[in-house]
Amino acid sequence: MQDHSVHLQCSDCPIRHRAVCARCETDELSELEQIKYYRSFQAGQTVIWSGDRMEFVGSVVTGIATLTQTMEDGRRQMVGLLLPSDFVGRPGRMTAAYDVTATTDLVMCCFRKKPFEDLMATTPHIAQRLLEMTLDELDAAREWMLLLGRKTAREKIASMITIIARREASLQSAKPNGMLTVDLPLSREEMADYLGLTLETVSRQISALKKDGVISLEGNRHISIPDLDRLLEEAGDDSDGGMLV
Amino acid sequence: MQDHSVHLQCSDCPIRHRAVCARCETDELSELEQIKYYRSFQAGQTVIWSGDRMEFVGSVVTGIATLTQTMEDGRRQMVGLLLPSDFVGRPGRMTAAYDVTATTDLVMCCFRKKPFEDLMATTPHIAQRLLEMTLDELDAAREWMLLLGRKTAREKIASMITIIARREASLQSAKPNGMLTVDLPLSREEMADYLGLTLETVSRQISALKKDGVISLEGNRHISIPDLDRLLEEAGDDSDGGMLV
DNA sequence: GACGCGCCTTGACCCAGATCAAATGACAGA
DNA sequence: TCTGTCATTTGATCTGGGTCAAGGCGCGTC
Repeated sequence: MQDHSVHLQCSDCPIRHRAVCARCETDELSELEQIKYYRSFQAGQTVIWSGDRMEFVGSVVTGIATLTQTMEDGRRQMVGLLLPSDFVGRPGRMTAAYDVTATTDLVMCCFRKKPFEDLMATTPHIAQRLLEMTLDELDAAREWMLLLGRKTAREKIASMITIIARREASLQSAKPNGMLTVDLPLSREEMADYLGLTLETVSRQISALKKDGVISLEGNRHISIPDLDRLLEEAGDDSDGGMLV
Repeated sequence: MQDHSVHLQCSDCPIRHRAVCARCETDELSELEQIKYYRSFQAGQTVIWSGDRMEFVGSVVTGIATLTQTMEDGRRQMVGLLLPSDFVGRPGRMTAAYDVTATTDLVMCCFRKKPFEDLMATTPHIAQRLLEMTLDELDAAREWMLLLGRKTAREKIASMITIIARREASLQSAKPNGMLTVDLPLSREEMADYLGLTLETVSRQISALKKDGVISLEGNRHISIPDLDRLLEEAGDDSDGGMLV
């Protein structure tokens, strides 16, 4: 189930230039190549449970995963959305701090933790890249804190759509010119966990944005954005010109 | 105003073993020593404005600073609370992403950004420690996201007190045995910005916790905690035994 | 083609926390 | 001692989003 292992040359890897290996030279890459292995997960499958011993770290190659925290009474908050090239796990820590769940079919490039840590100690390019990625994640987490603490439900939905649009745009090479479209990788309930709302409120606010012409829907996962500036305005973000990437 | 420069030997520095320099050997330390300088800020003074060019990075030596984000209409969210040994600034970035404000009188150990980046490239111990600290901050940010997204006002207040108690306890060497006490480093308004509440709600919930005997107050900044487990319960956290540190 | 099963939407009502407003303290300066 | 300022508390009211409860809609199965 989790071992229809594809095996890919690093040089052909779709995340070669964005993942933790991005800065590695060919010789460093071949060292990584020796200890890597692929694992596949089905949509809905749990990759790691919070509190479990974590024997590997790795990168998302394809698909989407989420990081969530759960309180004893079941309240859940998503604390990370992992897209291709994002790193999972924390070198130097024994147990997982969050639940990691595949929301789509997922392929991960894994390294057993110990060998990876050893390699990291001797390969500054890996540690450097990991620092850079962690700093980016910290910035994203802080932007998210503003969203959770201060934005209205409508602003939260608009912000989420722009965040996903931005991240998708930065992954897809070609822009399909014409109207911007986004496929939501999350169910209504997952969006609610992402945004600190209930699924009913998510549904209502999406309907409201649709009624007001800010977005349009085909099916309930596919969104088109006729006017990105309008959406950014609804998101309440500093109008930074709406630069993607 | 900002240059009553104390000058301290690194070896006598109170944050020597927790800050970004924690892992440095004596020779590495003397390189840092050559490029460091101290700056003092008064309570209330702004250290850096979001968007400004950032010509230095550094560590909080004494005092407390906050990281906040502000929306155009004035809504504010604190996204970081900086205690002694915490690092300010991001190597590799030109401009500040957040407002940094001194909430008490503050002394920082600063490095001009360029020399620090150069030193970091040749001194893995610095980069390693910075990665470790950044990962810790990311964990803290994610715990905070759960608080902002899912906790009630009462749980938020209780959580904040435990967070501050935990951080204070990890700094203070000796435990004063007897009842646990905490000095809140923030005004009611700052707490509100921290917790995603209004200052009125903060005040009401503190009064409620006091009335219920969970905490007691002397003045409005000094809190005693008769029963830490009780407070942890109110915070809604996983009851992890309430280990400080 | 009708049944069941996940999802999602919509409606009706409620309540935690926001908002607006006033009162209370705690100081610092005159 | 009085007075102004600023932080905090407390009260009264309002409201955005939560809660509870029906439906609707696609879709795979028998």
